Amino acid sequence: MQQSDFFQSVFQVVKLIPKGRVTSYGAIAAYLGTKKSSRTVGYAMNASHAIPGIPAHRVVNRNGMLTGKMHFDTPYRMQELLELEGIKVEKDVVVEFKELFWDPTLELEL
DNA sequence: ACGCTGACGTAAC
DNA sequence: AGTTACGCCAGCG
Repeated sequence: MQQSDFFQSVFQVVKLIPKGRVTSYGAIAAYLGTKKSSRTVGYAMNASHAIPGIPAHRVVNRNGMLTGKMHFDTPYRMQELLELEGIKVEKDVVVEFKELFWDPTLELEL
């Protein structure tokens, strides 16, 4: 807790990601209105480990690559979690990423 | 208090 | 088309 509002907003969106779906840091940043701060979104995910209910494994980069897998308990943890949800991961890249992509600005925006 | 770094993304060369 | 540079925000040395 006590994270900046930016972090909280990021966590909020990540928690809303449906199972079996993925999103990108930039998409979250864009939803928050600061698409240029996509870096900070990823940084927020780094702090998400302290908060339960944050499926950080569902958040990948714009390329669909599991860039943050190394920050998990184990490097394969992220890929395994994704596969458990039905998301196929090959070479650290989400298969059919664009089809599994869940854009908050597209689903949450009014 | 200042500066570098980092789970990204876009623009420029 | 591949590589380099910059912006953004927060944490840490």
